[in-house]
Amino acid sequence: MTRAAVPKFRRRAEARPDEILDAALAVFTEKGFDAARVDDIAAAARLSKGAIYLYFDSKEALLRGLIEREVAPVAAQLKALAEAGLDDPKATLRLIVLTAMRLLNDPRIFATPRLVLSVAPRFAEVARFYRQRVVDQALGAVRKLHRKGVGDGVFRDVDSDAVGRLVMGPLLIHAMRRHVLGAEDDPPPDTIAKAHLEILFEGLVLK
Amino acid sequence: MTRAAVPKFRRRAEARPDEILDAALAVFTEKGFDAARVDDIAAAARLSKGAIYLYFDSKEALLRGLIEREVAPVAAQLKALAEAGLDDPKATLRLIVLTAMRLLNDPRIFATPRLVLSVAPRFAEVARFYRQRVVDQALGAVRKLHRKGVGDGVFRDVDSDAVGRLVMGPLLIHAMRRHVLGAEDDPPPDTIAKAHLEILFEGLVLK
Amino acid sequence: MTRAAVPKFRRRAEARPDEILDAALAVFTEKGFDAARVDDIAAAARLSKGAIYLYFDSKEALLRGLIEREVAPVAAQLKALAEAGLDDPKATLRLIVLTAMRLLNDPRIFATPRLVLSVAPRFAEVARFYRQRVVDQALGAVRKLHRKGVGDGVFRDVDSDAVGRLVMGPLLIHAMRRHVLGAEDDPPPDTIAKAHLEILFEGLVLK
Amino acid sequence: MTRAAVPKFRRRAEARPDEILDAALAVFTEKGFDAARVDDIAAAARLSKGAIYLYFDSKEALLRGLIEREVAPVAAQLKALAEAGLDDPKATLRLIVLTAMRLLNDPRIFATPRLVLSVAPRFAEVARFYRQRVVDQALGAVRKLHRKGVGDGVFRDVDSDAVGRLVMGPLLIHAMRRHVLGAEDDPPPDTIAKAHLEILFEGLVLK
DNA sequence: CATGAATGAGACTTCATTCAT
DNA sequence: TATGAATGAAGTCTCATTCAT
Repeated sequence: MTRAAVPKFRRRAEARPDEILDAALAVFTEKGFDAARVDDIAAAARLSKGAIYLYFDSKEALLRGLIEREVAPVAAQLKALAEAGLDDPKATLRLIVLTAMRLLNDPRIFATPRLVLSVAPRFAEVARFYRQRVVDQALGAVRKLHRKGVGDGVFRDVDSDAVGRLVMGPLLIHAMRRHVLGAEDDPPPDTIAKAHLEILFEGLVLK
Repeated sequence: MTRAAVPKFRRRAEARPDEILDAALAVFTEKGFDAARVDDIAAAARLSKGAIYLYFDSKEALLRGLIEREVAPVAAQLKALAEAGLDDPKATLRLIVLTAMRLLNDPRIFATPRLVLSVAPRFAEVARFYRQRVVDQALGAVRKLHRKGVGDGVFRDVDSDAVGRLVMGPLLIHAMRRHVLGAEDDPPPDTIAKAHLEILFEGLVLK
Repeated sequence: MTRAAVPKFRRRAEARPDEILDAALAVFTEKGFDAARVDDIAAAARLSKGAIYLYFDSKEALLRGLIEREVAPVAAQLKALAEAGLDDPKATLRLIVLTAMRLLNDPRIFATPRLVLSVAPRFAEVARFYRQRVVDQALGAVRKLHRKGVGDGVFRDVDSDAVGRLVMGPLLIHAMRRHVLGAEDDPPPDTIAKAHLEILFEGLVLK
Repeated sequence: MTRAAVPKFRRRAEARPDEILDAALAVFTEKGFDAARVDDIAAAARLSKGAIYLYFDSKEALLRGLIEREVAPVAAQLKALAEAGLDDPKATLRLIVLTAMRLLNDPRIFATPRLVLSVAPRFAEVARFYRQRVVDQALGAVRKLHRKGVGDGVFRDVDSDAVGRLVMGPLLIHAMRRHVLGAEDDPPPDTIAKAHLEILFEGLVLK
């Protein structure tokens, strides 16, 4: 209720950092961190270059702030995933793969990992942060699910870390080919995800 | 006999482009393309900045030359792989995975894909070139092998493209975590590769 | 009324391009286009080097902008000359020669043609532009005046183009000797102009 | 006879400086002094860049040597002109104008004055040298001829310096428009020269 | 809060000149 | 004498950052 009382221009002001980060994400994604000019970001945010510096200390701070903002909800979701939904491991795994596939297929969503990868050589902490909060979380969720499935007698008792990579790796390949390397004529994400799952569940070798 | 004795300065001159590309690879890998200064590369090549420009037109030409040089042998090897070794698809696939894993685990060898990924937003053609000559070649080799295995009654008849991603994806995940995102305490590559293969061959689900 | 009071910093910004061109003219004239450094121009304009590039894209753009600015008023004046003042061709021609002589004698004013001549080998379009807008305009004005004089029975009916060159050539010789080749002890411009006119009007040969 | 005995390669070696100056003239003329690279000159002389420095100390020395070489014969000819051929001042003046016109019309011959003009802001001594040895010589020759003609009762007794400028100026205008400013559709040199002479001799004004 | 003019450090690139061979 | 590889100084241009308004 109190929130509604805030005058409009104030809200805009409060929204600025977010708008700037939106602009930064767009420009960083298009050009890469170094080639992106603060001018470009300002233009995309419909602000002057100077105004950017009212909200962020530096271009690097923009990068860090962006990664943090983008990582937060994903990290939260992954944590939730890892802790809930263990009743039917097989169905849950299926759901994870389908969801992850759809997310990674969306250029907007893949923009952040893409950006992290491209700045990783320069910003080791950013890379580490992302790994811990996203990559390892995701792999960990699958691992935990697998362990549960093993306990339930649904999954074979194999290396759970390897399972994590086998579940996520194919999705990464697809996303990289598509978003980073410019491949364009791949099947729709659901088709791909289902093919992965079937092979993964049943195995490649004929009995 | 006398002719065979190539004078020293000639040999040096002929070796220069390669030496420079070595230096460029090292510096690009360490800092990323944009943050790398031509000065750094010159220093690494033990040359003056100006000398670089005797052999390459620009920093960008350095990048392109480097990618081309590094891609060539890999592409050749992959092409060979795709055309030979189809006698025992299962064993061949095992060999491919083990070999690829070792290669991707070597920081020196992974440096090129890493560089390509990081410059991809800026240099679309470099990215496309790499995809066609390396990524699609590799996936294609696995696909072909799978088709043969299906014909031989060894592999189940599933989507061969998906098989390619399932075979290579986990390796990519490992390499990225390790080289790009700074993960350090993973098991040795052979262990990882074998775990992948077992799961992939036998499937995840208990019968 | 309030509106009329343009704030100071706005005026400065608006005046900048002109100030920069002033500085550029001075430096180009002193050193020539190639030997002039953008740093020098910036210093002469009391600006930082970078600021120059806020107003001009390149050193070359500076040259072009300068030529255009300097040419504009001269071209306008010449066009006016060619269209008006035909009542007394003889007096008008006398006026033209005296005026042109004074202008060409002024180092500041001769600076532009001098610059154009020195960059002509490099910038063919600049040269052509200058020829069309200034040189041919000036020669054309004389030619037109001569035709009128012929019609009026004042001038002999000879090649009007040759008349143009005969009128302007001696002035150019003087200006070049003085400003380009460093001659210093010539008579005052009016004296010179009058001597030219007398000879030109009466002819060299005794009847 | 002795000269014929000199072995061929020796002669070539002796000819080198001249060949280099030829190349320098060509390249300087085409690009201007600053934009001309020593590499270009070496290539035009079919030599290596380093070899140029066996014969000339610097790029500037090349310029000075070139001007000196080109000026020498012209200066000699002009000196001769000024001292001989005074028998028939009118005919001699006619000859001078026709000859000068043809020379200035030849791009190869006008190349040197053109070069001098373009480097004048940078190399004051070169400019002064050229003025003294060429421009003032030429003007002086005409002046002397005029004085003689006055004495002979052929020419009116007017300012001889002005006569010099009136004789040479129109030729300079033509040459500059043509070679420097890129004009192309002018009448042949003899036609032009004759028109100049007629007007100059007879005067512009009807009696 | 916002602007946009201004700075200055630093990058890439060029090229006259040198030097080992 | 001749080469061509190499240098290093210098120049143009860019851009993150600051600051007066």
